[in-house]
Amino acid sequence: MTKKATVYDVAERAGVSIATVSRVLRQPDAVRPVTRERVLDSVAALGYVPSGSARGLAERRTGVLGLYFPGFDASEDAPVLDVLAGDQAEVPPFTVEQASADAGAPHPTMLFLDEVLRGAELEAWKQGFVLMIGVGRGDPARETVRDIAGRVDGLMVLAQSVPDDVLARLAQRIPVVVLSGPARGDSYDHVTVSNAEAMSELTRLVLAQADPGGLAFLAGPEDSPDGAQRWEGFAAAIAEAGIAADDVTVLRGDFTRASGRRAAEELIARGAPAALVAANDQMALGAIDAFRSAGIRVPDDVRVTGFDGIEAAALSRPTLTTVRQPMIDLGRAAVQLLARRLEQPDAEPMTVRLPLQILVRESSQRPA
Amino acid sequence: MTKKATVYDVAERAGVSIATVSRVLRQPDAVRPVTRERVLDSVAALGYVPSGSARGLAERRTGVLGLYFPGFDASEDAPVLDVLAGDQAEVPPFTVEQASADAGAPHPTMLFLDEVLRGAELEAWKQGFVLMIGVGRGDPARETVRDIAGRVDGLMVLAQSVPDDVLARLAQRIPVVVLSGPARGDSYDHVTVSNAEAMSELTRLVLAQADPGGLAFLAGPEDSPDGAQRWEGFAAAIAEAGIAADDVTVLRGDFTRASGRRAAEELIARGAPAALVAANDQMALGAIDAFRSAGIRVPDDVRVTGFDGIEAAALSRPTLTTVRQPMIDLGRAAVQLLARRLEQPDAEPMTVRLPLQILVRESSQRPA
DNA sequence: TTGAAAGCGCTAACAC
DNA sequence: GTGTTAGCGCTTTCAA
Repeated sequence: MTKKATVYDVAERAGVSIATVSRVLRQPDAVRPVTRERVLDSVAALGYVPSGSARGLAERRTGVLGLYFPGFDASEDAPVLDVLAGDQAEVPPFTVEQASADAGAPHPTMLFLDEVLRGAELEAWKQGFVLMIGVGRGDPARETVRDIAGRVDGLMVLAQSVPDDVLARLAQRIPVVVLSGPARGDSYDHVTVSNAEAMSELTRLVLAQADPGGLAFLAGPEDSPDGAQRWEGFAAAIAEAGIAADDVTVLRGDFTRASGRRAAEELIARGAPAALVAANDQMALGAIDAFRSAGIRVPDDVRVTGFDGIEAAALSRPTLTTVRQPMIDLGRAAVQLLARRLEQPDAEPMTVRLPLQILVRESSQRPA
Repeated sequence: MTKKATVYDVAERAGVSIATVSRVLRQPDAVRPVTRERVLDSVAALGYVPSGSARGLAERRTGVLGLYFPGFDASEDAPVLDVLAGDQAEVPPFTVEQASADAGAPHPTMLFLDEVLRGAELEAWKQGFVLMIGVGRGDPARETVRDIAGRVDGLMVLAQSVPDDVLARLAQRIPVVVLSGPARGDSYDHVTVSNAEAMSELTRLVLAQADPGGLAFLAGPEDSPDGAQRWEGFAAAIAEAGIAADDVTVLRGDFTRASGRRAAEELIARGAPAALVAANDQMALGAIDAFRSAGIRVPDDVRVTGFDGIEAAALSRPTLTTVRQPMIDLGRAAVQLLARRLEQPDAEPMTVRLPLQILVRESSQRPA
C-alpha cells in the first residue's frame, strides 16, 4: 500500500490542473481526447481511486442508500472467534458431527431480511446507488442508525426497528422509507403488504375445504403488529362466512415451531379440528409435527395453513399452504420510493402496498 | 426536511465555536459540563447529524468496510417493478397460486453469501465499523468495485469476483481480504476452508460404510475451483484406501439438481453403485430423487453424500450427510483480518483457514 | 478547452 | 476549556 494518490498527484503527473482530472472522470467529453488520454494514463499508473468522502462532501450527496435492520440473531453473544490469536497450524481442517436436522438454522426474520436486502441491492444498482447496511444491536440502536444516517442520501428502516423520536429526527435530515409494518398516518414514505386481506382470502379457501364446525386459529404473540393484522383478516373472513366467534378455537403461540407443537397438542386434547389456520409457517409446521405424532393425518384429517412462505414450508411433507411475502419487491420498492423523494423532496408522503402471494399446496387440500 | 444543520449552525445556536461542538461529539470529557449540555441541546433542537463525508475527509478514514460479491441471481433481467407508475388502487392485495414446491428459490450461492454477510456485519459492529455492500452485475464489475473502494477503509471480496488487475490496483489503495477460494501465494490476506481435507475425511466415512467396489463420484463443472478441490480430496482418499481410480465411476455435473438427477439415471443404467459422493448438495439431492424414482433406496441400497450444508439438505428425506461451510465465521474472520491490517499495514499477508463441519446424517449410514 | 479558486462540513493542532 | 485556523480531496463556477 503506497501512499494514496490524489487528484493532485494525477494532475501533476499528467501536467494538467486538478480541474481537468476531475472533468476527465465526470464529463469526459468536455476534455480534448489527447489530454484525456494523458490523464487516464496517469490515473492508471498511479492506481488512483477517487475518495468517496471528498466527493460526497463536494457534491453534497453520497450516492449511498442506507438500510437499517434490527438484529434478530442474538448476535451480541455470538461465540468468540479470534483468528488472530493462537497458531493457525493448530486449527483442525474439519470436525465431524452426528447432526440433527436443524442445527444452527438462522432466525426466520433474518431470511426475510436477506431477501429484502437482495431486492434493495438490485434496485439500488439499477438506480446507480450503493447500499450501506446497519444492524441494530443492544441498546444504543440510536447510535448505529445515526451513524449510518450521516453517511447516506436516504434511509430505509424496518418498521419498529427505530424509536419514533429518533426516526423523526433523522427524517429531518434525509428521506426515510419505512418497510413493512402498519402504514401509520405519519409523514414517511411506506411500503407494506396487505396482511389482513390475504389472510381473509386464505381463510376463505380453507373454509371451502373444511368443516366449519372444527376451525381453529393459532395466533402470534400479542405485541406483533403482523400477528394482529393476520388475526383481523381471519376474524373478518369467519364473520363474513357467518361463523360465530365462539365456534372457533383460538390459541396463542409465539411464532416458534415449539409453540405450534404445543398448541396442536392442546387441540388434540380438546378433539382435533377440521382445519387449523396458523399466523406463521413455523407454528404451522410445529403443529403438523404434533398431529403426525398423534397419528392424525394432514391434510386428510386436519387441513393446516401457515403464513410467510419460508423455505421449510416448501420442503415439508405435506408441503405447506402459505402466504409468501414479496420480499424482493419490498426492497426494490423501498429504493424506488427513496429515489423518488430524492428527486422530489416535497412530494406527498406515499404508501405503496405490495400484493402477497397465496401459495396453495398440499396441507390445505382435502384429498379428492 | 429542513435544510441540513451543520456544525456551524449548532455552534451558533449554542453560542460556542465549531471546535467545541466537534469536541462535545468526539471527546465529551474535554468540555465543561455546562457547555456540553448547551451544545447537546442545540444538537437536539436542530436535529443535527454529522456528515459522514466531511468526517471521513477530515479524519482520513471512513469507518466503513466494503464487501463485494458477484451477482448470482440473474438479477439484471429481473422483472420490471415500478411502484411509482400506475395507480396504487389498482394493485390487488394478493394473488392465489397452486404452487409447486420450489418456485423462486434463491440461488444457493446467494444463501451462502447471506450468511457470510451476516458474520461480517456482526464482527464489523463489534469492531466499530459499518458495512457497505456491492454486488457485481454485468460487465463493468470494475466500476462498482472501484466505486466502493473509494468509500471504505478496507475491502472484502469473494475469490474470483474481481479481475486480478483490478484487485491489484485497489489493494494499492486500501487493504483487501480475499474470501474463500484457493489461497494463492499472492500478497492479500485470505480466509479459506479446507475443502480437500474435509472431502477426504467424508470419503473415508463413506468407505467405512460402503462396498468399495461400487463407488461413484459426481464432480462439479470443470471451471469451479471448489469443485476441483473437492475432487482432489476424494481422489486422495481413495488412493489412500488402495482403490484403483478405474474402480470408481466419475461423472460430471454442473452443480444443479437436474444434473444430479441425470447423473443418477446414468449410474442406474450402468448398475447402481453402493455409494455416491457428490461435489455439492444440489446434485446429491437430485440424485436421491432419481434413485427414489427408480425404486432404489437411500441409504439402504445406495449411500449418498453432498457438500455445502444448504438448508434443503437438512430437510430432505433421508436427511443428507454433508459438509457445512463456516459461513458466519468466514465473514467474521475477514473483518478481523481487515481490522488487523488497518492497524498494522505492513504485517505479512496472512491466510486464515477455517475448519469445515462434516454433518453425518441419514443418507450416508447403512441401516444397522 | 483548460486553469484558478472558492467552498463542501468536519477534525485537530495550536494558541489563548 | 475554548477559539482560530489550516487542511482533508474533490467539484464547480468563473475567467482566460
